[in-house]
Amino acid sequence: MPELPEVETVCRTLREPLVGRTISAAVVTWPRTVEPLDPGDFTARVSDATVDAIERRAKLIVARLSTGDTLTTHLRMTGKLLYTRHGATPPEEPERHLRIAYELDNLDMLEFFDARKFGRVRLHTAEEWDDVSASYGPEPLDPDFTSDWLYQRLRATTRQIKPLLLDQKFIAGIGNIYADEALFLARIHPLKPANTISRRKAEALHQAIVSVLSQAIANAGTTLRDYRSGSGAIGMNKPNLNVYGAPPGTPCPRCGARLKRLVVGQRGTTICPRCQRLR
DNA sequence: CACTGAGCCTGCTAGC
DNA sequence: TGCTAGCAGGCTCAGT
Repeated sequence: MPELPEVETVCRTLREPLVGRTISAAVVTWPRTVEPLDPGDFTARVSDATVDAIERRAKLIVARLSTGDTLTTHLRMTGKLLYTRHGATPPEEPERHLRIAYELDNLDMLEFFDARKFGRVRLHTAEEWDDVSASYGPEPLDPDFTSDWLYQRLRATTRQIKPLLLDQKFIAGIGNIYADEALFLARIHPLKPANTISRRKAEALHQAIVSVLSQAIANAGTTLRDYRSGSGAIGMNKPNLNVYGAPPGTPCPRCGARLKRLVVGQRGTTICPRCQRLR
């Protein structure tokens, strides 16, 4: 599941080949991918647009277009945005998973594959994009995400800490993998009400979030099964995971107790019951 | 406000 | 071996 580090890696791998290129044509093969636009409108609005910049906001791959529109791609679970040079071997993806194909002015291709069809590609006007961007919480790797900010915000809500970390309006870019990893490192139980977390623990959580995300970016993301960068490469961060995806009963890498699996906010969650106490 | 559940989807796998 | 039921999960929306 692509989260902040994976999306950041996709942006970094797409930036060099894509910036400065003009989209000469686009084909939408699964209309819901571009909702609420219909495929004809989408195609018309991206055709002949030049990519001025590639940025990341939360889990969105953001392409600034010369038309003033902002093109965003959300990979959700199984989306892949793959760049292929003209004449190079095409991606090893089943053709039936192709949802959008963009042809560029140099005949290179940018293709959006998505097995489960959850991914979304949208076009926003400048004003719309400002609103969308403002609806997200702070970027955890930006300087305005401080431990003091986190502590003050935790104090203001009774919500359980894990669903709170997954709330993109609270903090942008964290998903199931890095929420579990950060809570494990900070030794916080995922069900703990936010307003009962001490200043000390909030500092630990802040540090854990930053280090877990930075490390994953340094390793080009975590590939469990589907994730690929813009060039089709897998991520190398999986060996750094402490708890996510570990079968119940696996020894805790820190204390040796048996890891436990629970469901929090309808999501699979792995914790060490000894390191992460509710009280 | 906090939380729950349904819906969107299909590939994979556990269990028969 | 072959089949099927159920799980996985980010996000949105409706309901309690």
